[in-house]
Amino acid sequence: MQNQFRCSCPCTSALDIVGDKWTLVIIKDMILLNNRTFKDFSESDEAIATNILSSRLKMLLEYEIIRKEKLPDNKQKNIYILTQKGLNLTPVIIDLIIWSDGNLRENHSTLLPTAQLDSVKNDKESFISMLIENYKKRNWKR
Amino acid sequence: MQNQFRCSCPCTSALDIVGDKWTLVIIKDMILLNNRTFKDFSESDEAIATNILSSRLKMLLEYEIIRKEKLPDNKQKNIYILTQKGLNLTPVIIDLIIWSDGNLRENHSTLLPTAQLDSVKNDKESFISMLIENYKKRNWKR
DNA sequence: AAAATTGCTTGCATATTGAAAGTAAGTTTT
DNA sequence: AAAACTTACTTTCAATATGCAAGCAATTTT
Repeated sequence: MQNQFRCSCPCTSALDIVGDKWTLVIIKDMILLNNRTFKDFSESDEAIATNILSSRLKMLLEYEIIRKEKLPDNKQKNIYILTQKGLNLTPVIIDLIIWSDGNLRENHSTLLPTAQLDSVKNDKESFISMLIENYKKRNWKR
Repeated sequence: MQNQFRCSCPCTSALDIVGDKWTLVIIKDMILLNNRTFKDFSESDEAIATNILSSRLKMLLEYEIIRKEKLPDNKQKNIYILTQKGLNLTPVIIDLIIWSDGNLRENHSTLLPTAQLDSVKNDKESFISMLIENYKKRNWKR
């Protein structure tokens, strides 16, 4: 990783890491679809190329946004798990969904409706906490 | 604008538009620094190349995230103004700032502190509304 | 033991980005 | 009214990133 940051603005610096077409898609698929393995990602709707996927997973590991694990009973599969740092991106994902839902329908007629988005908007913070807690229950070992 | 969207997922579709290193930087500089002219953007900290800036402004105009105006007393300057659709991205910008502030300091030692971020976090919705209303007061003609 | 699966890497064509220079129209200065 | 300067771009070209397809080695399943 070479000179990573364009300037000292926090917003721009976040975009130096997650500002591309794929990084947040990968994280979204972890939070919302519980994707965990290389195969899970490479079979996703967005059809990410495996070389791009590979480079993004490496980058996310370097920034400790995800970590890489093995299950005790399988030496082949790698399991990618979001760290707290990665889970802290949940609000960004949710606000992107809300923005699309409310602003992109005229551009994208087949955009999927998001179930119960109104109730999510009414208490965004709790919804985000719930997503994070559920993710941890499913994926973090204690 | 060719085939614009990878799939029908709202999150991915938002990233098909704002998922790059520059688009949200431009919008951030409009909301937080009140950038309005081509020159304002090309002189920003991030030093965007003018060809990229030009292509992004065109794209944002096509999606009606911004509009282009003239001041009555100047035929040279173009003034770029966020529409409601563009202003609706404010939550995403704020989330990115909060994420950087809380999670990126170990990677980026000169990251700027954001004034009163604690109070922003305590009432994010009002802070966002305030930013949007202030922007409109400054830039929307009535 | 053979076949299939998983997690990648490699090669190559195409697209995007980035730096620098150029240009045309409008505005300011002299 | 000319000259100088400013603004808003476009163009050129090199460097980098993306995308597709194929390849491959280490498991795991049949």
